[in-house]
Amino acid sequence: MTVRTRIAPSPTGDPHVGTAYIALFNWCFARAHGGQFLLRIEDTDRARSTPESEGAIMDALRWLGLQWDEGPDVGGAVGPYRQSERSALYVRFAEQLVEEGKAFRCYRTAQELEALRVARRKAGNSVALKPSDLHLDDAEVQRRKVAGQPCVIRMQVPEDAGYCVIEDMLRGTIKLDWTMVDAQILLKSDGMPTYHLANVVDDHLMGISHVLRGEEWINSAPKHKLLYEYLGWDMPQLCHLPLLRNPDKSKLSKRKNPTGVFYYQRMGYLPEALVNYLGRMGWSMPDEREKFSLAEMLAEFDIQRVSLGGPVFDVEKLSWLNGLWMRDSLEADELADRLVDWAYNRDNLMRVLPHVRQRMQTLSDFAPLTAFLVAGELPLTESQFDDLNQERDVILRSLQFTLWRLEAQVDWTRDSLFAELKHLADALDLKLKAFLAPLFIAIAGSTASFSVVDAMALLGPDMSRARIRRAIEVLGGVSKKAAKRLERKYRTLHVD
RNA sequence: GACCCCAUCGUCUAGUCAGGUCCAGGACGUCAGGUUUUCAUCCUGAAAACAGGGGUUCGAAUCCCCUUGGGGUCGCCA
Repeated sequence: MTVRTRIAPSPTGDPHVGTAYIALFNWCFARAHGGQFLLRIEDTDRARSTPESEGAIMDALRWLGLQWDEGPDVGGAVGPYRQSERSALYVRFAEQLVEEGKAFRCYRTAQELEALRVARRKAGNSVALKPSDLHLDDAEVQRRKVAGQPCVIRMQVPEDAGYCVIEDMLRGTIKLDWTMVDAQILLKSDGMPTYHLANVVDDHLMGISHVLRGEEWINSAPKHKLLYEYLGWDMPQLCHLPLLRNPDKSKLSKRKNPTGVFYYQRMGYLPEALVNYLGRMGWSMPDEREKFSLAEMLAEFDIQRVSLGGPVFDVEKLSWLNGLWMRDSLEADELADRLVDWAYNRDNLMRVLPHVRQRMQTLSDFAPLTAFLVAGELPLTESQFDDLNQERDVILRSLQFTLWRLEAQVDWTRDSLFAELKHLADALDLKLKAFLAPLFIAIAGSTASFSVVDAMALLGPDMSRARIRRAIEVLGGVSKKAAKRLERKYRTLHVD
């Protein structure tokens, strides 16, 4: 049997290091067994998927050296590799399941579903909605159908207690309770499939032999197993990898940490070092060496060497490793090339120049004016904020509100950033200048700089957020209690 | 809360599947020294862990059970 694995990211935002992590193991597993590694774009969430994000994900994986054998850009025998282009397929299988009585149409409204869940929660334990919970009598179904109400297709699931047995390559036998499994939506009312249907259909049609994915999927494995049975297909081998963690051990999230691959690129990490570091998360070389290339990892790869404790993403160790790569594995001329590629290239200069031209009298003014753009962490001190003549609480509030607002920001352009910040300043009844002052220091290290929204646009979301977080820290941070108070106030502003 | 996963130094881990060679080894970080005109690099050293309790066994970090702790899932997101 040919080993075929895939990475199936959803193009809804910045490429995530977790995606790169899972991709790395899929890449290694496929290559180590002489198989293929595919890229499939799961863009079935029409509200959130963007072509920019898709492009960024491909750039990020390629940057790390995780090239795929088949994918939307390189093609392949079992394409298309973008789920939005395969919708007819999912509809067909969903209809087939309905005809065979293995799925059913559901006209329940969002409000009804919510009420049902509340009722179930109140009554007992599991909130999984079963086919019988969702049932409407024929007359009501007819009425809703005629009224043109939207409907979804849901899968039939066992209603009685009992266990579903899943075999995991690393964890062995896992028994999951059928009572926890709900009548999963397979086809959304917009005609697009959910992950569960699309993933089963595509994995089968694309000949995927092994599914290496995050631990977060364990609980939905019974649905997938059932779907394979319904469709009469063999299920691929499952392997659930541990989740990358924040220092507080929770699942790695952008709310607490920079999670974007490009943040690390911007911070000046080498792709060799980042992929090396990811390879050390939950995995080790037989001789325990810390520094290894992708090729070396591949040569020694054995999925059984994955350890299951969720590894904390430790930037300090990544930095040390990156230093090793820069010192030991790059000649001076290679390093020079890296620096040029990284920041000191013509495109980048052209991007930055419009913002600083007017402020320059000599060429030498350029470096100090723009140093903050290529810096990693700014050397901030508390006293820099003293000159603002604002109460510390006011400064912290401005920064915290800005951070919260920016965590929700999707459209990262100067104009929309400006609009959001202006809106916040107005809501707080602060002059824009006063509101922005602390942000200038957080982002550029000084109030004497070019437009802070332009700077944020150039720095990107992760870096901007990281700097604001850092400034809040330098100012002594926001206590849990204070955060609660601020959050209450923030909500009254209605800025989201 | 229910269900599932997990559990070795602060962090990443080796050792666990095939129990003894482990009063637990390496790495990051920390601390103390040394090399270097400073800093960094580099070198040497130190502190630092088998979550707890029961079993099984001549013998348990390793196998079993319970407890505790952490995490995940419970969406017309993936």
